[in-house]
Amino acid sequence: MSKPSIPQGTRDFSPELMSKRKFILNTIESVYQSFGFMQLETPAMENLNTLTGKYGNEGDQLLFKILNSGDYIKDLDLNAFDSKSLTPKIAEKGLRYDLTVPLARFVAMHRHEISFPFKRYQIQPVWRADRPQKGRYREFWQCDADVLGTDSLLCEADFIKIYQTVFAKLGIQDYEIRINHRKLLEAVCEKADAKQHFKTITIIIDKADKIGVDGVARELNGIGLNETQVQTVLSLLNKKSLSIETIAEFEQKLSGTESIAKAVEDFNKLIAFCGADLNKIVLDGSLARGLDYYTGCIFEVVPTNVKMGSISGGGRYDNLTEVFGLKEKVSGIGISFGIDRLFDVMEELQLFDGQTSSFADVLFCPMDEAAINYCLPLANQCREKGYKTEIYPSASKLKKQLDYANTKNIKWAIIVGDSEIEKGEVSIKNLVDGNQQTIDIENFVNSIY
RNA sequence: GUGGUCAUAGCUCAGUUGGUUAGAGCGCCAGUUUGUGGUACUGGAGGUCGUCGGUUCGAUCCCGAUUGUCCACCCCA
Repeated sequence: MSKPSIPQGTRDFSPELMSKRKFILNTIESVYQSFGFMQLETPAMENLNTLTGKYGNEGDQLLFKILNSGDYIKDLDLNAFDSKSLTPKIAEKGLRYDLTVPLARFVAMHRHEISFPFKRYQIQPVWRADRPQKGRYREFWQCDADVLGTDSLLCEADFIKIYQTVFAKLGIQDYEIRINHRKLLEAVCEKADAKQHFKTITIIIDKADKIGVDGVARELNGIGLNETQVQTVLSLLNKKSLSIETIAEFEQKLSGTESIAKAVEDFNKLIAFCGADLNKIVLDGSLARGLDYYTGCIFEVVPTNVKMGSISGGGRYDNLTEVFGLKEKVSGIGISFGIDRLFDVMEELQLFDGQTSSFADVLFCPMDEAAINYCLPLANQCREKGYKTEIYPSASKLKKQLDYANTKNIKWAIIVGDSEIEKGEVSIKNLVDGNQQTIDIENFVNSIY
């Protein structure tokens, strides 16, 4: 028997880790709920034809595929296939790659039962056959929220408020909400007279953070843009805080282009909805986001004092359900938190240090077998009062039982032995300050706080 | 998919210029204290040095492969 192990890029979450993860998860979930989002869950596996072709070539290669059951090669002439054409014959299901495509599939399937606008959130793991590295796992959790069936800019404003609320609650202070507009990017390409290179250009400028302005210029040259064109693109890469003035500046620079009007209109509406609260919002001309289903505003959130990729991303898309054959146009907007990266960021910033996780509030410490029976109804009383309560399962030495309470960060130890049982009492010890008192069982629960 | 890094106790890591018995700290178990914890002291368990193969009289150490790790690129949360 070889040493036990888990697959590459996956992790176990110990109780200690889970209590921290739960804190993040619960925070995000409660904020989503406070904005009226409803929960959706979809299966871990989808039909492979639901998934393939939605993420581009790169994405398709990163899909985990599930082998068919039974004798899946019985009727196949293996020599007639190469590994690529064989795959669809022997694997018809795959693990989900994100939560957006399953959402689109769900909406397409249940369009008649859904009333729009449809606001759903979804917190589930996704899988990518990527090579793991810092902040990148093969199994990780996404926390998505999407609004479908409205193109109001109020949604964008809501999501910005959600970002601000979540990060405030988590204690993350140094971050930047980067925002851009697909139409602004289009206008830039139009201005530079390079519309036909739109997709390539977005991919290149998205790397600006990493390779710098010079690097971007070099790569733009590489795809055949001349110096004027490159300069036109570069002139729009700078980051500025989002404001009426910034927008006006862009409008002026890009006047005469087809796409700029829509971007300006959207930004101005968004600013109006956000009111004065434009804190931490940066208009970043270089933000592009690879996924090409985005059509309007796009977001990305990055921590500014930790070296880490984006911890959230999202944007507006015009017609997500189109590929599933839905005739009526369902536009929408969504964001996604990557809680694994959030976790890494918070761990690095030591934001969990303040919290001591306690796995129970009360531990009953029976000194002999008879005491266990005596404790049972008392423990249930504690639970009814809302305390996490357990009874040590054997009459071990007190030291051992108190040690156990310490490691689980339990505040109250309730010691029960012969003398307590005789008098109908319990001894309650506060493990934080060390005080101990013996009181009547009638109202002992009231002594716990 | 490409390039690099590393792999020794449960964890973090020493160490052996190739040689008899591979160490520390933390953690774990027990005792000092047979009903009073978090501190202290004492003792104990736990490793075929990732796996397979090669070189050698002899390999944890050198070489090769393999698996895993971490990091960077591509792409992305």
